[in-house]
Amino acid sequence: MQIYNTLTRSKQEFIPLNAPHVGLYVCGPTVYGDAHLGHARPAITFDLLYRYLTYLGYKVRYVRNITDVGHLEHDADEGEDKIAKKARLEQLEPMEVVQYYTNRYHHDMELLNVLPPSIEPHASGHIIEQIEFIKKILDAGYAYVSEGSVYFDVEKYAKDFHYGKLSGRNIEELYSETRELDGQQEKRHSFDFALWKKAAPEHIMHWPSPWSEGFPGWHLECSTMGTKYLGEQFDIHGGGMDLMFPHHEAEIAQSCAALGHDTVKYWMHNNMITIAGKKMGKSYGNFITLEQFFTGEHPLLSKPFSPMTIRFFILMAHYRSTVDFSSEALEAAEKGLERLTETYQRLQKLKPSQESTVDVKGLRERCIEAMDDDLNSPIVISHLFDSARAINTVFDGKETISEQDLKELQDTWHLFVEDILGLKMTQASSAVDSNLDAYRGAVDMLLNMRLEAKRQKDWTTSDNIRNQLTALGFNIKDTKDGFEWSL
RNA sequence: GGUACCUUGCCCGAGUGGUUAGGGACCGGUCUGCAAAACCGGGGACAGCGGUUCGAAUCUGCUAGGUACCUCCA
Repeated sequence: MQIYNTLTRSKQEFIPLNAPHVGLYVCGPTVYGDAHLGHARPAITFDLLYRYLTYLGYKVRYVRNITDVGHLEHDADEGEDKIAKKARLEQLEPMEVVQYYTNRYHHDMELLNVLPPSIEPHASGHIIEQIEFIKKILDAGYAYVSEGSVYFDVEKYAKDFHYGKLSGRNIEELYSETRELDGQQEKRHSFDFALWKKAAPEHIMHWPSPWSEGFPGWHLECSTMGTKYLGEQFDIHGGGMDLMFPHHEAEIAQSCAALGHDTVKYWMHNNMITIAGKKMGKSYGNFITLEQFFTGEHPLLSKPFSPMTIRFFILMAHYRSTVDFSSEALEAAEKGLERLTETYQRLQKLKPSQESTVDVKGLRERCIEAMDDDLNSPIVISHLFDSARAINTVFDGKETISEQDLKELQDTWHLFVEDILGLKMTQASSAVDSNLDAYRGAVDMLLNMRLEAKRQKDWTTSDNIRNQLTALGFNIKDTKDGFEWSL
């Protein structure tokens, strides 16, 4: 399988360090607000990767962190911890805020059918490890203590290692790009970043350390937790493109400084979701939360969109391309998904014949080929649509399919649609199965009555049943020898 | 200002130096008591201007427009 590695800016053959084991680390959310569409992108992208690697037979340990400390608000290191700020505003315990948004994040992810990671470490739960990590960097001589805070010495590091190799930045540029230094006198250079930050008196979240009562720097948690759970060297590190610099660059620097070598073999970055051509993000305030999509409560949304529509919409574009959101584009995705879903259901009911008159061979191979090419989900989907045409033709009775071909098609569709793309094709939950059966039986009964009326050319009764069901929100479709319905 | 990237048909969105991506919308047809669905067919495209080439949307140069990162951000 080929993976695009940001480090080399090229596609590379994926070779695990310790096959069949694969270590995958992805930057998770900062839990101080509801997840928006932008958060769904990496979650779904790396869910796809996780699912595909698993399908390939790898034993994947997937670590996705929860950031609940250390992110500073405004003006670099002068600000207030984001979570603390939110807590102050809402009069809540910081950990209460963390728990609240973590729960909501999990709920959204579950709706999107994003599999939970193997380990979901919290930054706040790894303060000790982070302190130990800082000590290593200090011992190696790549950090300095100033006024109770510890800063990473980028200049020193850049003499011994390549600082900027991920983002393509070089230290000379950083010198010239020095911004307003407001209150950053503690640091030797503006581009030095905090490993440990002394807490201001009003700061609620803080922990004891050898240097001060304070909190860890933002970039540190990923270095610490990544190496803790996946080892000093692991296979893949993922995240949004906007994290490339400074976050991931700093992470590389910290790990190299502490351990003397790189930790990550493949860096993968998903592109942004845009809205009217502009990045959807917190800073622009132009984001739409996932819940708003699900309820349709947002001025830019024409209607509610199901989680699977959102998932499909994201999978219809390659993960390294920007994807421009619009209600219109979502509606198109919704219709496409509907078509796919209907075809999937028909495929389950198809009757095999002696031989196939349609060519359905090679679907699995083509889909695998697309996935092997840096997770090209749009191509997989296009193959499925091609296949859908053949399936529908058989369904219409215009062509036939052999039992063997049918089985292969059913298996392949199940594999790619449900297992790999992660598109849920049925909403039935087992808890209400008996209720559902009764209700389905009732609708079937009505439609069978309609069928009988049709047979007797009693169009009045027939149309009456259909119209009333339609008014209730049912979708009735006549087929060759019966009917189909959906809500 | 620095760095990187993008510009594909009405819309979304893939892709390769030479042959139809796919989806949505639209138009025509088949099927059907009607409707819906499905199937078949259709039109239209590679920002602009040069260069390399037998041939470029695909490589290269310039121009125009846009975006991202450089600060919290998925």
